[in-house]
Amino acid sequence: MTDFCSGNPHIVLHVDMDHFFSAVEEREHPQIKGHPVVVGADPKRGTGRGVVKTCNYEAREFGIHSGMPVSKAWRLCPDAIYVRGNYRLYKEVSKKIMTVLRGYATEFQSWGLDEAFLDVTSDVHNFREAVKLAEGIKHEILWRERLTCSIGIAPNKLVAKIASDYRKPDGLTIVPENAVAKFLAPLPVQRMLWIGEKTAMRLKKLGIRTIGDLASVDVSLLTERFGVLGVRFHQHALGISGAKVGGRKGRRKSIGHESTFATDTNNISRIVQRLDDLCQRVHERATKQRLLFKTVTIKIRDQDFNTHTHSKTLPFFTNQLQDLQKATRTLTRSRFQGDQRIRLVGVRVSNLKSIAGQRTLA
DNA sequence: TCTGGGGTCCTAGGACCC
DNA sequence: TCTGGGGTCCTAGGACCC
Repeated sequence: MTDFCSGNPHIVLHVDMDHFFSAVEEREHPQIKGHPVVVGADPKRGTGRGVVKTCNYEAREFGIHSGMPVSKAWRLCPDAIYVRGNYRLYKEVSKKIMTVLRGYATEFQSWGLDEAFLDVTSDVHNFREAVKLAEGIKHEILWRERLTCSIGIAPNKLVAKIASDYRKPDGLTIVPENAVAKFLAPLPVQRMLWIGEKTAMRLKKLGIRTIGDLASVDVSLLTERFGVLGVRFHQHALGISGAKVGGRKGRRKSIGHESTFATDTNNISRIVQRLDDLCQRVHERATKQRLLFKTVTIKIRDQDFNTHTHSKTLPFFTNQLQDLQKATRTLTRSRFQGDQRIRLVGVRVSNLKSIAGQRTLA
């Protein structure tokens, strides 16, 4: 929190691929171009239980957006083209794009499959050159992958991310340091990173709707309501952020899988079976990554969407499937009352340590 | 309208140790 | 017989991101 105003202003780019998954689908299947395309769960004629992952702009015309229940999307536009998604392909394409982007900046950080931050402070002399560079990136990605992206250029990651979202698709938005306050002020608070629906509602009750409102409010009020987060919100609203491109490159903290039943169930053997399968998948990944774990957490969501987690920390580190399944079953048995129907179950391991790390201790 | 699946970080209370 | 303060770990839950 102390390094935000020190040193020279940075020049940071945020590159955001336009409706990435559905754009790849359109590229691979040109015949669907121009039609609404929705990537996500199987809508099953309106009875599917998943959500929309991405959709193209034609689908957005119908009010469909990512995160929306796919059953609702189906009601809005049953004639859209619904695709489950080819994640292996998306990963491959993403890898190629990231390789291109990495070549443009000294400091690089990918964020998910379809976004990346580039700190080009030491690669260009000023914002004008950064704009040239951004145009070069857009051309190269279009030429190599036949895909468009939107780019924001700003003095830090926070503002660059908001800027890339400002004009889409195929946009380029430049916010130099002296324009940050004016750019942010009229935007709704939800545009800010870490302010989602719940926080926006709480802010609205305080009469805070725009980022400008948030910037001009007394910090002590925010501290009172949101603790340390309040201070961060206020800093962010002023466009101040010390987050470095490439920072937070920590080790993996947990590995987990979860799964929703096609229909809610209170059949204990069906639940245990599903948890066993999830344990196997978690165990497989932990083994592949040569990780030991100590804490096991199960997640149970009932038909009313009430979600509970229960965890158990073992007295030892392990990578044995038996230990994982045993802990999972114990947790399930002690917590599951047969009277409730279950929608989703999940298994996660945390408190991780690499096997290599253990060797050096031995 | 009915809400996936992969994660991370934060908070807060209680246990336990010194 | 009553009771400090600091630190760390464990557990549960919640908000948020892509």
